[in-house]
Amino acid sequence: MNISEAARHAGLPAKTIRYYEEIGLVAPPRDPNGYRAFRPRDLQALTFVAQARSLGFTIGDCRALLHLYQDPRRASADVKDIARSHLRRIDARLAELASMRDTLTGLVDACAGDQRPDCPILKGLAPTA
Amino acid sequence: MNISEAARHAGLPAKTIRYYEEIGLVAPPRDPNGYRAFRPRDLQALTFVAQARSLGFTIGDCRALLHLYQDPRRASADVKDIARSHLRRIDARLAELASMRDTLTGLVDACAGDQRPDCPILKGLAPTA
DNA sequence: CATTGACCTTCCCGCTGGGGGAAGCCCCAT
DNA sequence: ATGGGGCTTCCCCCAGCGGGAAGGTCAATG
Repeated sequence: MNISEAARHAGLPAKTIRYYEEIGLVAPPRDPNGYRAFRPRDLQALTFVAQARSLGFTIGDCRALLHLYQDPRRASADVKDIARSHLRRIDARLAELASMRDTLTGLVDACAGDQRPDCPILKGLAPTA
Repeated sequence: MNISEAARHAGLPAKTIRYYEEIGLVAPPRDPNGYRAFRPRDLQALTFVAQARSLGFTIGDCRALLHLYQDPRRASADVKDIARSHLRRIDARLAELASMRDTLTGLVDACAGDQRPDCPILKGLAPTA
């Protein structure tokens, strides 16, 4: 199977698949003409990584998860550890974004948004001192 | 005022300030010895940008906001437009992260996290087909 | 007066996760 | 044989800086 079909299958751009090969997430063999020949397990790995990426896992996490996925003697504890620490990162990011949203919402609501220069948003961003 | 003092004042690393100068957010004059000499208004601009960055505005947004900040004939509507579209990006990102968190939480809760290889997290990431 | 140590400068490479596009094969259909 | 698609490698580009090398400067000390 050629790269464009693999791309459709995994829901990833061909460029991304070449990148994943470059960083060693997948290693499809080559046809005599140099074309990548994706096997079922290559597709499986690509789809797995695509899913993990869509949940926000970093490439490093994806690599670790993929190794565990491909190791029948894995311990589910190792998987869970990765997922939980990713969850903590997500929660931290959520809190950060929620705080930004609250501050911004307050400023936006206070701003008239007309032709006058007076602006509570700019005042909120200006040095307090 | 030298860069390290300006950095303390604005709450930014010196590296970041040099970068901001490079991309034209601030333009401190130089002392005869080549050192940057930050004026009060340079500090004001740096602090302004630091605040905006801490609310998640991109550098592009910061540049636009800074221009408005420095223009006494601005219209607050222009400021509000930038802030509102940033707010939309934040809300979109929040929704995305919340969705990831929900999915991940479900998977993590279902995983025993022991020495056995059976793992609902990996199953959730595996190709459904 | 020389030296030390803390500044400052520029420069270049690195990170994440790819995207854009050029130059050049390859394969199939007409 | 020629056209149009696919495939390949290659290299540069993005945000938003961080690390660290190589070298100039400054103030205080011995």
